[in-house]
Amino acid sequence: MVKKPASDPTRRSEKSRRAIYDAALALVGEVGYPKTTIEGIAARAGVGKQTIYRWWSSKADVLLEAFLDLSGQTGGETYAIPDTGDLAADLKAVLRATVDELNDPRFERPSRALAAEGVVNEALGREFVTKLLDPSLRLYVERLRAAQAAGDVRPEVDPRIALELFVSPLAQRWLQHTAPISYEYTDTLVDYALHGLAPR
Amino acid sequence: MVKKPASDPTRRSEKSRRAIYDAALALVGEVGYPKTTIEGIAARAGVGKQTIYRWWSSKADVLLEAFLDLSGQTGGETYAIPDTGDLAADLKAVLRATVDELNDPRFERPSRALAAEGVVNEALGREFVTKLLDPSLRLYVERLRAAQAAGDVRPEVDPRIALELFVSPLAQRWLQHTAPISYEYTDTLVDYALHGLAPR
Amino acid sequence: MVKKPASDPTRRSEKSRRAIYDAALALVGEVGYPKTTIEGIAARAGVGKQTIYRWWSSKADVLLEAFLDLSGQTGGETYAIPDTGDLAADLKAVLRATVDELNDPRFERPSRALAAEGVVNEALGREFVTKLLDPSLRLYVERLRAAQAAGDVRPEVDPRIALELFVSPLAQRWLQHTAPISYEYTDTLVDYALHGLAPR
Amino acid sequence: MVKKPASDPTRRSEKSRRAIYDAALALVGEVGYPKTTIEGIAARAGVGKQTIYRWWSSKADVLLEAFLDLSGQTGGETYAIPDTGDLAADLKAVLRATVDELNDPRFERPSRALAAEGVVNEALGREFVTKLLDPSLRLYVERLRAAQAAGDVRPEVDPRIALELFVSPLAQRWLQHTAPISYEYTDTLVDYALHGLAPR
DNA sequence: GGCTAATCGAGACGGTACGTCCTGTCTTTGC
DNA sequence: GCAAAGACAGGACGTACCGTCTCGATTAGCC
Repeated sequence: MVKKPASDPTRRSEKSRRAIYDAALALVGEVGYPKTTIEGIAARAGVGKQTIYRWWSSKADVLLEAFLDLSGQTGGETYAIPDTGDLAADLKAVLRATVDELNDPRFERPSRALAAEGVVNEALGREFVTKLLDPSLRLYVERLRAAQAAGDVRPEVDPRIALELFVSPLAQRWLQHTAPISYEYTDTLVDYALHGLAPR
Repeated sequence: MVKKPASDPTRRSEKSRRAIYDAALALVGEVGYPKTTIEGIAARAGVGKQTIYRWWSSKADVLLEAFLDLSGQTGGETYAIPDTGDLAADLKAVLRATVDELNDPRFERPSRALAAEGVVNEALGREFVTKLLDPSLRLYVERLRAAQAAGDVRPEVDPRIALELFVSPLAQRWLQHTAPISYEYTDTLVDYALHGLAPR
Repeated sequence: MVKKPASDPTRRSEKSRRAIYDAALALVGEVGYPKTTIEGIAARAGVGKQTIYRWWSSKADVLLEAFLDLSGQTGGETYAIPDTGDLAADLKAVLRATVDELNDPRFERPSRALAAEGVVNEALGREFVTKLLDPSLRLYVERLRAAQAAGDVRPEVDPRIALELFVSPLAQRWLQHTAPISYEYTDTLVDYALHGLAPR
Repeated sequence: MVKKPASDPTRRSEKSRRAIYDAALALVGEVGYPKTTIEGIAARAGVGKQTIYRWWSSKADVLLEAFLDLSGQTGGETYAIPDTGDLAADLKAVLRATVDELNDPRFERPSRALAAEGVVNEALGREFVTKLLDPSLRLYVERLRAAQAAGDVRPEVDPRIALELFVSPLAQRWLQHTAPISYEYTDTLVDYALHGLAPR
């Protein structure tokens, strides 16, 4: 998130920032990302355009921070994945929650907007990954490590790659509309990933 | 690919269509998708703007058809995945080829542009999936079915889901810049997917 | 009215010509001259654009001919100014009729459109004058010559100029909206013109 | 001159206004009114199109103000008609000057353009008359009143109408290209107007 | 009465300009 | 002494017409 270096951040108006976040998220939700304009955000926030240009470098940048802020308040602490001892059950539970979140219209439009921008704009994409995606994935890494310690996952498996076996399919179906997502589907993913496709 | 229903397609100028495809792909490659404009495509193609608006409904639509056309000539027939009897080896070979293709700059910019647009524009996304993604994925389905017949994959596994275990992680890494992609990585994916994470 | 030289006029469709005249006059009356387009005329007349371009060289040209045609059927023969022996009365009567005509909405829009085009487009202006204005003015010349023969107008007066003393003021008021026109006004013009401004 | 009501005129850029006036007059002079476009004016003036649309409602409006501005600087004060005691001589002198002005190519194109627009666009026509024509005509009214006081014009004559006897014919010949204009012609007009057509 | 050539309706084409919207910068003004 | 308000140069949008150019399908009128 390329910050404009000038401008003294201590003088910054907190009220304006909040208004801008709210306006940005509301507009993306209402009219979609491409029709959301900086002028529109400024007008809706009751703010001068310059106030936006002073602190952010692009529309995507505003939206990313707004979304970060939103996640900060809501999902907030990104608590850990439960560890009941049953790895499959734990993963299935978390993925089911993810399915619900992905279908929540409150998050869908801004999430898609940011994801799409990140596909094409590598800098923003990396920011998105670092700030939002990686912290969530790290939880899976931790749970998988615990499973390795418990002997439920082969020790030589790399957890960072392993988690992609069930997370990425879900992500891709949602992102690219390749197929519908359901609890049944994510349950299946977990089973396949844990036990593999080849006969035992 | 929402067709403008009016306009008689038999009167259409083939020369203009080709010029528009070429211009669109060239511009996306040179300046990126957001800076590619319909005016720019028209100017570069030596065509009136109306000729674009007459046959396509949006910039994304032009690019999708241009890309489809390109795939049609190039990759063309979308031949099958080899079947040497060694499933893991076959899959690894194909995924390595995919890694190369994803890194080919000739395809990268337009592919990303279309994928990004598809994330946010469901209609175009579905078109993209139907016309470009599904045909490729079907090849994996076929290979996996052959493997089931040969006893290399458990019979109750759904091949359409199974293929996602190794395809989606690669797709997500590329799309979202979550991590670099390499032959080693895709080889690992195939191994994990075939044998699972749990100890045997 | 520069005719396109090619094209055999004997093969010409009379029906199309009529339809084009009607459409042109109707459109100018309804939406005004600037918003009347050749495409609009063609569409309204149920005619291909080329049929207009084949026979006329411009929108103004179409309208001029349409108007000529209209005048031909209506006012038609351009009969002479009456000669009751009372010059002043005869002129007043004709000018009063002219006032009525200028206020007739059926003629006003196309007349203004043509006059305006003629101001700026000398070729069309001359055509307009030759075909429409001069024939009318010649009637005044004849009546004034008769008056000279009767001793009611000084013999050395040039009738072509003399008529302008009462005709041009009316024309200018109408054309340029400089002031309203009325019977009283034209009567006054005739009186002033015949007897002059200086005391006798 | 329909003003766009919004927009605060105190913030207006004087430099842009001048550049727009200059560009508009130059273009009308060079390529004629119909081929003068708002885009062309903006480009030549080094100005965004919006800056024109913000302050004027049409091409005619721009040109009218530009012309008004030009008249303001040039003819400026519109001094009075001389009063040498010889009414005929004074009028002839002024009309000869008018003939020269009407033939000055510097004024001709924009004047015709405005006059033509005024024929067809009543609002603009009235603006044109009020701002440009009436002030000039008022000078004739004053001179004629002085002549009435001196006993050179009959007291019951309405000067506003009287002046049209020699001004309107000249105007019409120029506007409608009905006949050439010359010193001899305007001299004749004055003689006819002052002494009438009827024998004394 | 059939042939053939021009005219017809239709409308795609390369273009130009429209009037609107937004960008990112710069300036003014009111709180 | 900021920050809202918004004017500015620039440029793309999507639309409307321009005048030219094919297309078949009539429709003449000369053989």
